[in-house]
Amino acid sequence: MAESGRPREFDVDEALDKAVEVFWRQGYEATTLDDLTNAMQIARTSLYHAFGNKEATFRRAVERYAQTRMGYLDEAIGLPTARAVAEHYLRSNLMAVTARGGDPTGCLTIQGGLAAGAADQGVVQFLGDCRAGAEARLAERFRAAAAQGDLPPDEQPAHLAKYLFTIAAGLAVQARAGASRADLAPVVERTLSAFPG
Amino acid sequence: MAESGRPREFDVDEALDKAVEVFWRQGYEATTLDDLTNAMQIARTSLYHAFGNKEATFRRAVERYAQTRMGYLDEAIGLPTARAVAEHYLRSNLMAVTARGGDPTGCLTIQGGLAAGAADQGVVQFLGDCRAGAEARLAERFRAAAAQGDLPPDEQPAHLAKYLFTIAAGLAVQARAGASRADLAPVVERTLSAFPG
DNA sequence: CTAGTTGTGTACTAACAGGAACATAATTTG
DNA sequence: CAAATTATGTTCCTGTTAGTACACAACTAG
Repeated sequence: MAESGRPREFDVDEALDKAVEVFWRQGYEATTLDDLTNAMQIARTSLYHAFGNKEATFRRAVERYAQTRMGYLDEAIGLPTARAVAEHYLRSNLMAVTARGGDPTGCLTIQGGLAAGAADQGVVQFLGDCRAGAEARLAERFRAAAAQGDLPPDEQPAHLAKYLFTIAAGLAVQARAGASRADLAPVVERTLSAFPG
Repeated sequence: MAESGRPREFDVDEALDKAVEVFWRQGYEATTLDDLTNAMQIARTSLYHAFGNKEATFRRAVERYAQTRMGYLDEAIGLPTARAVAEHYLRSNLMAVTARGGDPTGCLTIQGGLAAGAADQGVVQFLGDCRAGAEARLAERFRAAAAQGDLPPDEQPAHLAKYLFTIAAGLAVQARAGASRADLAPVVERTLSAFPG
């Protein structure tokens, strides 16, 4: 079933990749529609037509970010032991948040908007939900590990997930402020030293 | 030496406390001058006269925040052992960033501005410098501990400071998103379990 | 070809932002 | 009292913001 009407002249995913970069670097509120349309190389009308408005564009960008930049979470969850999950998750997170190529440092879901005015509380909430969802997936994985006897019986899966996620958030903040991979690697390793296994 | 001229009709510190609360809740960019003047109960002209402009007001507010809300860092540094420093710092940080009275959650120096547009990079840099300064004071304290034989010889003071500071930043992010003291206390204790002593 | 549908480009708008002008009020110093 | 100094209140200004109106272009279906 082919679509009728004039065909779109840009690639949605490519445009979203550009939007991701701008939002990642500047956060939601500081990013103007002109910033977006310049980076995405499309006209304002096209953006509104394709995505709806600024907030909807942001949500799509975050979705794209999760797909293209946080694959290591799925990789980690797929590993056979809780210990391997934790190691892969945290070490990959360190790689992802520290300087790599031309990408901004830090994490879009954190610096995108931790605080905002009344008008943009939806964005703050949305980002919080995104992070909570990822943490919940990690917790679920550790719950399965506990059920298999892959974790000491006195360890609570949710606590382990929150532990790793909290440190990951801290790494993102540090990386955003300029901390290097070498600065933060000892933090990762020390964190893992307190993880069972 | 008394001051000449019309006396100020508001208390600078009280006004700054109100500014702290607004900036803490909304971040730098999302806070408008009207938000500030409404909260501080002063006219726009008075704000400009007393503080200079929005950014200068923010810097004064952060200074005030450090004085009134981060006293636990000094307390921690004054304790006799590196271990006690770490415990007091991290446990107090947890209290400070989680819900207490009517205060916002999280940490002003983090959610105040992790990312911004080109015009406000100075604020992002300033907040990063504030955090780096606090981390450096912790590192200095651990350096003294190492010199006294209060830390294992293979431990690097700067690594320990970065470790604690990274987790503190993570706690602030989690608390901002709604995590409670009970949720995060196990993270604090696990973090401390990997700290020497 | 005609009608319907969808994408694009130009120009606009209404609201709001940070900041400044300027007159006025309240104090100290002489 | 007069002069100097500092604080306040009203008003305005200029740039910028997200979002929209409307004409036009490019495609499909009949």
